[in-house]
Amino acid sequence: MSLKYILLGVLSESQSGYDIKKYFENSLKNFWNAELSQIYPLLQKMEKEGLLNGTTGDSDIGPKKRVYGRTEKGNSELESWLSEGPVVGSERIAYLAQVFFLASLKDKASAIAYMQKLKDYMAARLATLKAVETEWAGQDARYPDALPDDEFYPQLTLTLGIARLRGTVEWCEECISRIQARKEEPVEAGQ
Amino acid sequence: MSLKYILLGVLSESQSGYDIKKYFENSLKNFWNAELSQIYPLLQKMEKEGLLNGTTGDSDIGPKKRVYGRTEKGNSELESWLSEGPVVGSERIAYLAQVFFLASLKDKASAIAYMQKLKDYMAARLATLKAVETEWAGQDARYPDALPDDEFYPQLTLTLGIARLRGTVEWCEECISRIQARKEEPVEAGQ
DNA sequence: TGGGGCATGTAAGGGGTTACATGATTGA
DNA sequence: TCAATCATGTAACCCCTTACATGCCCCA
Repeated sequence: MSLKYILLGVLSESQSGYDIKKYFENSLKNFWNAELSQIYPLLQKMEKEGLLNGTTGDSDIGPKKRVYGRTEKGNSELESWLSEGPVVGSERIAYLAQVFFLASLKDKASAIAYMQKLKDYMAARLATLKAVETEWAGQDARYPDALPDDEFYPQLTLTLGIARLRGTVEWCEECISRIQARKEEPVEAGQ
Repeated sequence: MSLKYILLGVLSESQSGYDIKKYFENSLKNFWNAELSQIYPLLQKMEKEGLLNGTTGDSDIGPKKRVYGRTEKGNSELESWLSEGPVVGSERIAYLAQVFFLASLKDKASAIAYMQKLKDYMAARLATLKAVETEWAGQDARYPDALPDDEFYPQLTLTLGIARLRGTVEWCEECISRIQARKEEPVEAGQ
């Protein structure tokens, strides 16, 4: 039920479904994603509910576009979502489930290989987020604390993203050392 | 598609669906959850696929129980899941989406109130995880690095859980200070 | 002329939540 | 006797992913 509010949030500036998808790719991807096949029908539904109004056609050159904007009702719906406090719980992190069961791999080497792959992935994501931060800081002298509200709050989420990835990479390294330091458990003979 | 493998992982010791649900509540909840209405049908399906075998009735006293165990095929299915490397991507964190759009709240005070609630929630979760760690360490002298494999790897996930929550609480505090230090933006008159 | 990006959509199916249904056992 | 816990399940619904369908425009 969160996507509805995220669309409301994105539509502080009027956009088409296609534009919104690009916005997901560029900015929101780190904590949310949505496919066009989910966005288009939801925009229609939200227009019927009076949260958005859409206007077709006034495109520059390309094919006909449908651009949506928030209505007053949409504004207050978004505000009440935020006012009701943090939406938490039910995070599903598949790779942590895998780590939890790594004992099912036969030897330490496989477990270490797993953790190494995880570290590489997290390090790569960290690098891209750091690059985003560097570029942003270079392009806007107000970065980070003098940014206008609609950029300052997104910047907060970038900060957490970087801190978490940094922490996760460090944790992977720590895991690898700790696994390496352990004695190989003797495999039970017979059954 | 991960729940299937998580059930395989949990069933290194034979258990009923009901027992598995309790296991989720106690141990896995921090990175995965599943309801009984999801567990029961999936266990049946996995038995039909030959990944599990179930035996009914041999309960102590309570009502008839159906206890499942992993087959050889189930073992290798679990191993190949782990061997294929980390399952990553598509994490959805609703509260980060909310922070991203906090500019839609009219004043700084509301944003600070939001962050404070988030911090309280995270601090409470951190406290429970720390308590788990303290008790575990007190009950087993092998904690943490001399634990047997099937407890050592779960301990690694506990470590990350604690580190992340600690980081998140600190981030919330930092956000509150940074928001407080900002000048209140003048609301545009008229529009 | 053919591929790639722009642009909007529908259909099918998997995963997950909430609600409902049933019944036995245990303890207050 | 009544509520709580144990125990297993079905049904309806929502969210999301993958695949498919359509058509325009631009550039090589």
